[in-house]
Amino acid sequence: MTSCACEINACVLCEARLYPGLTAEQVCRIRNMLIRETYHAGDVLFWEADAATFLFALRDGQVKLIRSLSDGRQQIMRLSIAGQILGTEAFNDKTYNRTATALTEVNTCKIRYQDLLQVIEQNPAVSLRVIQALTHELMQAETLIRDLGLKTAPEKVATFVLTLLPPCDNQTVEVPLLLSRREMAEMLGLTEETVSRVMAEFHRKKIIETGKGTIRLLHHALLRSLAGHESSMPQAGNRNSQSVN
Amino acid sequence: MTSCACEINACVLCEARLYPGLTAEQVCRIRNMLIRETYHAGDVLFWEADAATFLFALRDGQVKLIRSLSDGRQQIMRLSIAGQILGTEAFNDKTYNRTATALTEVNTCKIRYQDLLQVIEQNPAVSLRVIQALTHELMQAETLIRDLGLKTAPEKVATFVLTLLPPCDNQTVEVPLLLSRREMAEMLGLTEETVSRVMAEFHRKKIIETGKGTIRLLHHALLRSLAGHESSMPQAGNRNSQSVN
DNA sequence: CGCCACTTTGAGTAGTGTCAATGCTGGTGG
DNA sequence: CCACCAGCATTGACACTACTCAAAGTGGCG
Repeated sequence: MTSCACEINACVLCEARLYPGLTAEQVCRIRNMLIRETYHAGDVLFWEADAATFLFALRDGQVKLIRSLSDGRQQIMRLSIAGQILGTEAFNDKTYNRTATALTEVNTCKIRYQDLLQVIEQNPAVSLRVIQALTHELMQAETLIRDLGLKTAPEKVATFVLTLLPPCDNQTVEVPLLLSRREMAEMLGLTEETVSRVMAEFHRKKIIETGKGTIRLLHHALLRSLAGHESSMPQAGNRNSQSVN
Repeated sequence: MTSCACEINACVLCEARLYPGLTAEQVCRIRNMLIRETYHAGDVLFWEADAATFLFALRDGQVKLIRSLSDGRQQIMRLSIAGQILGTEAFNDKTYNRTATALTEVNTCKIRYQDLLQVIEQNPAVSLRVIQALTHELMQAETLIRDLGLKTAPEKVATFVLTLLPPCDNQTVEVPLLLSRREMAEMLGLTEETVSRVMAEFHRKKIIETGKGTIRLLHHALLRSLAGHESSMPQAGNRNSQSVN
């Protein structure tokens, strides 16, 4: 039996071999479908509009996903981290809809779509994991939609800085910042000058300090309040979801 | 055998009974999990932050999905039409993340999450359909992200008007418009006044005419060019997606 | 008829974008 | 070693888009 291309739990695809319903033969077949690759910072995993043949699972590192307009304007869709899957668009389309660029050294497992369909056919646990990964991506995407549509420049920047923290963390002070001002702007629907000015303003107010490649958070609470309160449905309204049958 | 709650092909869930691998008994069990409901325009299918127990399949009609900030600002995530599924967020979370409101008379099939997990377990064809539906939602969401982040007010409005058309249609002249100016604004990250002004400007330029509840498109080509060109990756760049192994 | 929600239009302004100049840093090559 | 260069970040001056506030018009419905 050949060794599995991919060993860690963070890889969605690899969980195929953990599913109890599979025979040794099936496990072996799945292992052989996986292709492991390494990319350097700046390398492109796949290009928008290219033919989509592989689905990628990120094992390690960080990747940015962008879409662009023909005049060169480009928008960062999200930053992808270990455990997430990339290239899911090909479940419906024949081409990638985003360009995926490595921000750091990156390790991936990839699998051909047609192979993946086989795995899904045989292995409901894998499809559930894929469904959960997609749902998570979708929620992240919709959070960005809300922020792009509703928030002001300072709110957007504060929100972004907070996403650099592990969730529910009020301790951490210094976090790495992999994006340039331009990339932050491309993510937040702003210009690099505006991002720079807002960051300078936060610095003046002693909310953050900026080193090269890192940000120090000096005042979590204030930053959170600047980020704009996160929903929780204020409107009492008439909550009658009448169903007629 | 009880009759199926839901007959039309547009319902993702109902395709369960089309899957050839199921026994008559299994089909019967799945049928009994489905609950059919009707809502009137303005009714709420589910509220943001409520406990998520059901997944909905839209059989008929149109629904808007919104998320809000605690100060009342709200953003329309997307408009959902027949054949799409709603409430997918509960695959990961325990609560809905959006409020779903009927824009028209709406027919749905709904199913409990725990029941759906059983169906997926037994029926790979259903999970594939769910995966494709989620991927489609995600692509739609990312198109909105791009437009919110990159486009100007006139580009946004033009883009929105074009989405009212069936895809690749250069013929249709009159299309229904279910959204108010306020709702269009909530979808495009603008104010209702700005939307109104842009629409008036388009009218003056004889690109559209606005009746109540409908829009007449007088100049498809111009509208498309105003909408901003749709990607297609202009940058030649060095397309070396080096992989190191 | 009068009320209410929706839409349109105007005037003034705040917030971002644009353009341009400067400074900083790291890398390259003489 | 230093000079030079390219990319990134910062800052300023200015322009302009889109927002705010306000008023008036429109249409449906009790």
